[in-house]
Amino acid sequence: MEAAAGVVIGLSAVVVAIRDGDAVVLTVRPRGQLAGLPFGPFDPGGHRTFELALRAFVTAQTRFDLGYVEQLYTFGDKGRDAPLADLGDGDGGAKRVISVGYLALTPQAVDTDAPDTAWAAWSRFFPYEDWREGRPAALAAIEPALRDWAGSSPEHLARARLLFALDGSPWNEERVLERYELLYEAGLAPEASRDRGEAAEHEALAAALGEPMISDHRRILATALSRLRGKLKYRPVVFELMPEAFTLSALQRAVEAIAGVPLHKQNFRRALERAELVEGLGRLDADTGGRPAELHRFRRELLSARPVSGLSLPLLRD
Amino acid sequence: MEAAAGVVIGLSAVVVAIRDGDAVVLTVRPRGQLAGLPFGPFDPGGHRTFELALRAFVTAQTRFDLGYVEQLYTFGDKGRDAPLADLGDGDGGAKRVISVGYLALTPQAVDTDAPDTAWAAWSRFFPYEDWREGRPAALAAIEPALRDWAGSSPEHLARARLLFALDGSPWNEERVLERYELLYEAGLAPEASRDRGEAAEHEALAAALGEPMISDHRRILATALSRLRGKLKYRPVVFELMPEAFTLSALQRAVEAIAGVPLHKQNFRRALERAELVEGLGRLDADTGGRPAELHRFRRELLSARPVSGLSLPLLRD
DNA sequence: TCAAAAGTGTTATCCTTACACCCATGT
DNA sequence: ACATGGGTGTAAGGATAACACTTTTGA
Repeated sequence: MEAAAGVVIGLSAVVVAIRDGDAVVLTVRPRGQLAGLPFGPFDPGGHRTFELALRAFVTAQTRFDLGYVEQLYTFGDKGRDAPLADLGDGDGGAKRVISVGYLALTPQAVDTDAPDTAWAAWSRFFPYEDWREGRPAALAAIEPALRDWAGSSPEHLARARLLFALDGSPWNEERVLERYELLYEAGLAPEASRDRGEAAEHEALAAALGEPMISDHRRILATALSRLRGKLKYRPVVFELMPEAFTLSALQRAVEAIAGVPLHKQNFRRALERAELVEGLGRLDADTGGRPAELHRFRRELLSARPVSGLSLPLLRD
Repeated sequence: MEAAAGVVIGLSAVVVAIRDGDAVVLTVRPRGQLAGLPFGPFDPGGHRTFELALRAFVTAQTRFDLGYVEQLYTFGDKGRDAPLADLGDGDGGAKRVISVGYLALTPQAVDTDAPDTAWAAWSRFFPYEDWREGRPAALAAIEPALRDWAGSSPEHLARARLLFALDGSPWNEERVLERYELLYEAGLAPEASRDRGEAAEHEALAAALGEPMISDHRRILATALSRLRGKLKYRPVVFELMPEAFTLSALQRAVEAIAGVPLHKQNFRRALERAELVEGLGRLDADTGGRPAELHRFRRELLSARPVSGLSLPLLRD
């Protein structure tokens, strides 16, 4: 018997913006269903590159033009793509879906009037990732379940400790994907039981574990957050999320929103200054609630003048 | 008319090892043809994950077992996959080939007896990337061609300067892929004219530009080198390339081979010491040519005990 | 005894961290 | 006047870069 299996390539976009000091993501949520990422099939006949295809269908689906775009990862595991709508090309064969995830950054969370499309705060899907107000309550809620999973396996326990900052381990904000994968492996993420065709467990922890998404979209979202948090430090990507003119506090809040940790104000500014990444505009923003703040701009011209790294993250210990 | 186009997914592996102080890559080179990477089709019906598929066919093709493996990037541009052998699944339709590149690291460049398979020094494909002996002669050879390409475009000139360390710009060893892409865009890489169906230009520069590979394999190789050079600094990946016991000089030579820059001996050692990444074994290696060196081992157990970063690269200015 | 490579000491400088305090505006 | 956020000075400690020198082997 001939193997009838074929492949369909799906493209998903994690579109990120900053809104009211929070990191938000563009989601598509049909009435009463789980949220998903903007998603579309890649047409091997028509599209010249993945990126062009991605830009085209995100615009079509959300009426939204993408700016900065980068590829994240290609996911091909069998069994983690179950509930995807059939992307059918009409031949009725069993198709294996491969999904290529992309990260896109935009300076404004423009509200689109596209149906079912909405910006959602990142923390909704990963409540335990937000340490801006100190150790999140969600983590305390998950901790017993993690220890339960680790049981008497020293390897499991070590991994849980390291990733979730248990027993005094330091928090490493970059390891979003590894944390999500552990939760999936431990059967704590609702997606895990769903992919196995079982009923959901751990209902009580639902709020602490974060909202699930269709297909493997939450995994792609975790990949995006990991990548972005890492990249902050070695490339000036935050500025892709800022308007032309911004205050230093707004910049700091944006970095904090992405990294999910509180930063030390003066050390953050000193690092900025030393790197000569921004430049004061002389104009003031009076809507700050206190003393008006000077507006700054990113010296984009640096990018073609010299190698330019990202920002250091001087932590504020609470 | 119905679009008959389908997709085939190809997996390629960049398998890296250290041999005689040089970084080498596993290549497949049928008699009289260009070199390529170990490569195979992904079977959507049979393979559960990409990684399993990759391990299986690399072993089949080169009789070689992979250790550390990570995904690099998925390439899907039309027109850069021209000379790939037909991966035919027998339906005769025009298939679009998508290639997923992987990076694999191994501690020993085991010679396999598989036909057409050989280890090749990395510098053979990228002669201008090796700065261990100072600014490489290959760069001086390419420089006029780069300036020629830049012409009177300030953007092109700025990019060339930044990437190829012209006019006093510092060398950034990580940007291997960007450099290769510029050479491709400039029509200097032989692959560029080939993909356009034209005759090769720049024969005179051939040695300085490096040996071309089939399909987009040199692009995948450049991606691998970029990733590996970057990763050196924030993950202890070098140790995946070392045997159980090694001397500190051998470790330094391995790092230098990958990064392509000379390092400052004592500062390199001090950084190692501070990080407590390695541990002396008390045993000596007498085959060093001079005073015997103490053997060390990587404290692998650290990986599950605390977050562990890579090595700093204290440059030795010549 | 000399070449070759291993291994160590020390200083100046810069960056990071961690303090605490003053400034300009709206209410 | 006081609350609110904007913006600054400075000193201690640690990391890095740069210098040159001693040690142990084989030929």
